[in-house]
Amino acid sequence: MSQTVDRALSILPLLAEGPADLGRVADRLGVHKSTALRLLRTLHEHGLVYRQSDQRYRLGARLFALAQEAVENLDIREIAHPHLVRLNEECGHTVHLAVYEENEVLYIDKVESRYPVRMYSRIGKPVAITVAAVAKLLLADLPEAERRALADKLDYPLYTPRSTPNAPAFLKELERVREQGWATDLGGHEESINCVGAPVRGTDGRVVAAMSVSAPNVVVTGDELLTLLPLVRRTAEAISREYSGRTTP
Amino acid sequence: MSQTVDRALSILPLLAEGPADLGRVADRLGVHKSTALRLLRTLHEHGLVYRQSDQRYRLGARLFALAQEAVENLDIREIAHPHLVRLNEECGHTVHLAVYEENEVLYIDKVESRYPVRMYSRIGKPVAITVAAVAKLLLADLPEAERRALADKLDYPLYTPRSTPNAPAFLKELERVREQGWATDLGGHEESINCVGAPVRGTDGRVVAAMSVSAPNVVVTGDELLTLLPLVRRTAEAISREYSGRTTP
DNA sequence: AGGTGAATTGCGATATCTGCAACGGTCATT
DNA sequence: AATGACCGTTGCAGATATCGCAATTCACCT
Repeated sequence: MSQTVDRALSILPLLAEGPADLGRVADRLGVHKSTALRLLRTLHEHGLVYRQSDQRYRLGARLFALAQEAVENLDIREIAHPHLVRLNEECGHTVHLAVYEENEVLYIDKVESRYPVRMYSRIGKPVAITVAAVAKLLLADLPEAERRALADKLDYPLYTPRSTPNAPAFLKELERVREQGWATDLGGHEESINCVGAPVRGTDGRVVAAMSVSAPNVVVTGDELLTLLPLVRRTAEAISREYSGRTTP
Repeated sequence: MSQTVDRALSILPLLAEGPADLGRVADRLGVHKSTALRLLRTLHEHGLVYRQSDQRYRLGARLFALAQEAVENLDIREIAHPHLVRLNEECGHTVHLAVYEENEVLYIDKVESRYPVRMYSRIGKPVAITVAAVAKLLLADLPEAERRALADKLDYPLYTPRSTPNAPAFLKELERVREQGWATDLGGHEESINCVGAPVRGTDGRVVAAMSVSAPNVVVTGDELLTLLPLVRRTAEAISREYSGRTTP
């Protein structure tokens, strides 16, 4: 592993906390100011950090552009998108698509609800991994050992009284999800919001992505939302079929 | 500038185009495969690149998370958001907020239209800089020399017959925007979409951000949209006032 | 099995990076 | 107005981390 690059990259999460000046960056990195300066310069040339008018550094614009381009080039996303739109047209609610990667689950696509009350979420935002329906679907498919290890490492924030409280409960829930082939989040993240989700599978049957439909209680009750389950599963299966007949995962 | 870091960072835009294997990365970088490998490894450890099951590399999850955190930490965005929401509630159309940074203009916030017909755009996506109302507002405030230099460097794609055709026309338009203190895009980007925008200013009067309201012809005509101008300007001024009484830009 | 293609590892030469110390600019203080 | 403190910046020489090579391992296909 390259030391220089390692140091340079360590600057990014540091700046994600908020703008910092040269001295602060050097201190946090444990290197001389001149060293930090050169690293920051290089990051700057690539547009990854931006120098604001007060000379402090913060994360730069190209970072967004990169993330943007990357997310648009994911083949699952490309294939799934029209299906998500159609589902949204049929049920009217917010539709999400998410993938698992290196201990994180993140939304890679979203079709907004047609109802005025909307759920807060954003593409690229890490998902509330212990409660979201899509997270359960993706984690349920991990190899036993990895699943267990991950469950132990996670925090279990009590967003609501219905949030998954701890690792054993989470593992049990994952087991259930694994067997039934679909998942829900009934007020586990936000008190008044429910979700139903289903997995997208690749050729080999492994789960490559997960999708869900979300709606607030004021629009439909949890039970009503569950009636959409067959539709959600059919959509997920349609995406799976199309994805399996295509490019390498 | 650091060579190693420079090379490592050059990998990112390369992967943004799509997944690539080690050999391809090494070739594009013009270095030996072993070198490319070590760089990729380092990027991997920081979560910036991900290794998919076919061993090819693509951009990783942490990149999205970083971009996400970065955008949420912009103070202008935080201050402006409630104002944008209120404006959206009053007029129903899509509202955008954008900033200028290093030769790019990009959306940093968006409140979606309440009408079923929506405009395509996404937070983090670079704006069509030669035609968008927000871009005109931001560039019009640059120092003369910089504005001129930038105008020369830009491409002027003809999205529609009403797109800004070349640098002189653009500079003239910027001059006008500068004087009148607001800007429009009437079908310059997409034939059927119009926008009206106004600048957000900091304490010193410099433009720090720009906002706009966009709507397709099928919902309101360009003239009707113009009647919203006073409301848009009032909103921009309200944001400016609140922003001026705050943290350093 | 054999063979191709790719990724990976160990190693020595050397280009690259590091930390120091001195410089220059800016802002606040007296 | 002058002084001083602070921060960012630059040039340099020594230290060392990096580079490319060549050999090895691995996986896949014929």
